[in-house]
Parts: sequence; C-alpha cells; structure tokens
Amino acid sequence: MTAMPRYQQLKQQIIGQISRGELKPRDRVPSENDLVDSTGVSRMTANRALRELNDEGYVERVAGVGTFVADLQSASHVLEVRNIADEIAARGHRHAAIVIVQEQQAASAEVADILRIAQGNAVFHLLLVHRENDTPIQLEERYVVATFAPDCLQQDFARVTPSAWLSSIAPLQEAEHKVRAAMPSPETRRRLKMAGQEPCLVVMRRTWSDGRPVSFARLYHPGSRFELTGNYTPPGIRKSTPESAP
Amino acid sequence: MTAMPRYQQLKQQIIGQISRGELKPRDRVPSENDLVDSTGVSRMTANRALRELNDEGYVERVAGVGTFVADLQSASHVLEVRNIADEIAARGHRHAAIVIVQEQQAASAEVADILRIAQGNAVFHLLLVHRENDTPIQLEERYVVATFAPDCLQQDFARVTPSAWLSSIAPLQEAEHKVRAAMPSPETRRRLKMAGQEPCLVVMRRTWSDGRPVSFARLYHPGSRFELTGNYTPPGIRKSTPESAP
DNA sequence: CCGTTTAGGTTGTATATACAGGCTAAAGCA
DNA sequence: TGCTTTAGCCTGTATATACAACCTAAACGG
Repeated sequence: MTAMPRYQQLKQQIIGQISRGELKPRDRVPSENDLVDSTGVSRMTANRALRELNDEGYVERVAGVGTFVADLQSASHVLEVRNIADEIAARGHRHAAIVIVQEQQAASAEVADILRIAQGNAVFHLLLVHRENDTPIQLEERYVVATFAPDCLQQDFARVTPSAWLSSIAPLQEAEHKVRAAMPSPETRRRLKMAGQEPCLVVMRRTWSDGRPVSFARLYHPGSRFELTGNYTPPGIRKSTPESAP
Repeated sequence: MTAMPRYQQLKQQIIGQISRGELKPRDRVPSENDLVDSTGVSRMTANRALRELNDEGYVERVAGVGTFVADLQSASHVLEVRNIADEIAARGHRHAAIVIVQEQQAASAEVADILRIAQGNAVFHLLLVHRENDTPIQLEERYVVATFAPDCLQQDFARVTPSAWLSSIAPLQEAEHKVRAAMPSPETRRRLKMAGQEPCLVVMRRTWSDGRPVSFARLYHPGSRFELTGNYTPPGIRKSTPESAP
C-alpha cells in the first residue's frame, strides 16, 4: 500500500473526499502550497497530483485563482450509462426482467483478466432478459466482483436491474464501452426471439469504482429492434435542440 | 506560435512524426535523454511530453527499456466527433479514401426530412470508402445541404475527408448519433470486402451548425473489423486507468 | 561453454528553485 | 466616494539534481 507514489496518494485522498461528499462541486480544493504545508511534499508533486486530477476531469483549475471540484459535465455521449428500465419507462412502455442465471462462480481466465482479479476468485454470474411490453429487447450477461457486492445472490433482479443495484452500492465512477455488430449464438437468438439472419448490436460495458473494475456486462440487442442514440455537443456550446433523428 | 509551451511542442513534434509515418508502430521513440541532447530541454520537460503521450495512448513506455510507438490502438471515443483519417493516423496506419459518388441531387423525401429542408432542394451526395492500410474500414454515405457548402463538388475528398472539410467551413456545434447493427446490402458488402454472414455496425450522424442540420451521414463498418469504444464518466469524476476491454 | 555478475541506459518519482502570468483584494490616492 | 496601484496568492512552466527500479547486454569467472 505504501508502494503507491506520493502524487497518487494525494490524488486518492482528494478523490476520496469528493466521493464521500466532503468536497462538493465548486468547492475549493487545497492549493498546491496548502498541500506542501499539510503533507510535506514538494510543490511539483502537489502540482502533478492536481494537474492530473484536472486532466481527468475531477477538478477545474484556474490560473491565479485556485482549484475547484468540477461540477456538471456536459457531454451527453451516445453511450451514456443508462438503466434500461428507466429508458423503457421513459418511452411509456412496460419493463420486465426475467432472471435466467444468478449464481456464484470461480472467475475464468477471460473474466478474471477483464475484472483484474486473480483467476478462480469468486464472481457472480448473472444472465437476464429484459422485455419491453413483453418483447425481448436485451440479453444481459453480467459478472460482478464478489468482494465488491457480497449479497448479490439475495437480490431480486426482476425488480431492480443489476445496473441500478450496483449504483446504489457505490457511486459509479467510470464506465468503458465497446460496441460492435455480431451474429448472435443460436441460444442468444432464441432468448431474444430473433429472426433468421438478424444481427446483434453488442454493448460491452465495464464499470469502475474507486479505480478498480467492479462489473462487466455484455448486452445483446436485436438489430431490428434496437438503436443507440446520443448527442454530442462540443465544450462551450449550449445545445439548441436536436430532436427526432432519422 | 511561440506561445506553445515546450513540452507541448515536443508532443506535437512526435505526434507529427507518427502521423507522417516517419515513426511506425513499435518503433523506438527518442528517449528522454535523447530529447534533452537534441532539443536542449531539461529531462523533466522531456519526461512530461513522453508521459502525456503515453497517457494519451500514442506511445507505450517500459521502465528500463524505452518508449515505443503504440500499435493496436483501440478506436477511441465513438461519439466524439472525430475524423476517421486522424484516428487511423493516430494508430500509425495509412489512411486512404476512394470517392465513388460526388454529385448534386434533389433531396428525396427521406433526406429532406432528416436535413429539415424542402423536398427537391439541392443537396450534395457523397459516397466514399475509407481504407486503413488498404483494408476497407468504413463506407461513408453522406448528404450535405447545398446552401451550406456550395463548393462541395470542387473538393478532393480523397485528400481531406468530408468530416474535416465540413468543420473547416463552420464550427461544428452539435452532432446526433444513432448506432445499430444491420445486415449490409450486397453492394455495401462488396465495397467493404465483407464475408458471407458478417453484419455491419452502422453509425448515423447528423451534424448541426447554427441550429440547423447541415449534413447527414451513414457510416457502415464491417462487424468483424470494427469496434466503437468510449468511456463515460459521471459528473465530477473521471478516468483513472481503463485500458483494454474485451 | 555456460551461468553469474556488473555496467550502463532507461523510465519513474521526488525535491528545490525560479520566473512568468493571471486574478483578487487590500492599500493608497484623488 | 471612487479610481488606481500594488501586494500577495495561485497556477503554469522550466530547470537542475537525485535516487530507485528495471532491463539488457557485455564482461567475467567457473
């Protein structure tokens, strides 16, 4: 633990204060010289910590003024992390989830690599189908680091989606996505009631908390029934109002 | 011009060498001490340049060994509006575009609706194939509002991509995206040299300037050769170290 | 000949120092 | 009072120096 370099320790300390709410958006963060005095590091070390936190979007720095906790980030990305239940509800439709698998496993080599844990460590494996008005719309295959969420097997994921449950446990700090098109396996095709040659849109999502991966999911969507949508607005511009797209 | 700090100049210099192919993936990048000798900066300044290039994924550094041009860069942020040529160049690969169609048309009902103009109004229709090291990677079908960019037919889109050209005309203010999986038409399949049952990842993008749609594009990618990736970070927090995902 | 040690290059971190430039608020002045 | 100046804090950059850790290849010894 002491192996972590000091600028990293500083970053973690400040991130922790933000995560725990001790520092709120727009709050002033200790200045470089404050950190020099309070922690004994040199100013260059404090500078690196704050500069990286700025690059990573945690704080905003203004020359001559100070460093402040960042607030409201704009960028609505296409791949915004959204709860499918909320999304369906927003369309005024009815959401239902059917749990197919909910069990503990030893992590396979692939899953261990993705979640950055040792092979064989305990993970929870979930498989569920989400329906929108009784039509299958998403097959969710998910792995959760067991130590992060020990009571996973007690949850009723037909009521609360894994995504919503995870964010209730700890603040979601990061999500990586990959999106690709692929032909589904016969089993996936069957579970999603897909037609013959229909392709799948596969979203792979890895979520992080406190700098460590906590969960990995593959989300399969029928190509004919699903679209990802999103808007992008460059920094410094207020959106005018894009509405319906093709 | 001299306003750019020296570590930035160093970064630009190295990025330029990568883009122009003078430095190829896995090539050795001048070490910190090399840069000290050749440019006269201090080692800490060289260190900052190389360290940031590493953070940004341009190079990989191995302690005790050296710094090398990164290969296999995972295609970055889907949704950030990026020029595919830059993205390919950033991977150290060679980009080429082949223009198939470049003509003026009367807007069809569908295109007129998307671009919010009257049916029959003039639009430019573009069709081109982008290649990464001679492998087709994207089929771009684009419609541009004629009044927005009257000299579209005079452009050489084999040299400057439509995306880059459009942003040079007026600042891009907004972009909407939709992503879906679909089976390509036989013609698209042929143009992208795709195998039998391979699906397509289709990105649809509508860009706005001054509150009006100016261009609409459908971007077809071979499912087996392309992945969209991106990171999402909730307000106030950002990436600590995501790397490779499945 | 082969295994071990060593020397040298490379990155990673940390510190002390210095100066430039931006911003704010207090001090000074009319 | 109201404007200007100034002092002081803050970030941004740049340099010189130092030590640790890592890796490779050459030198060495059996």
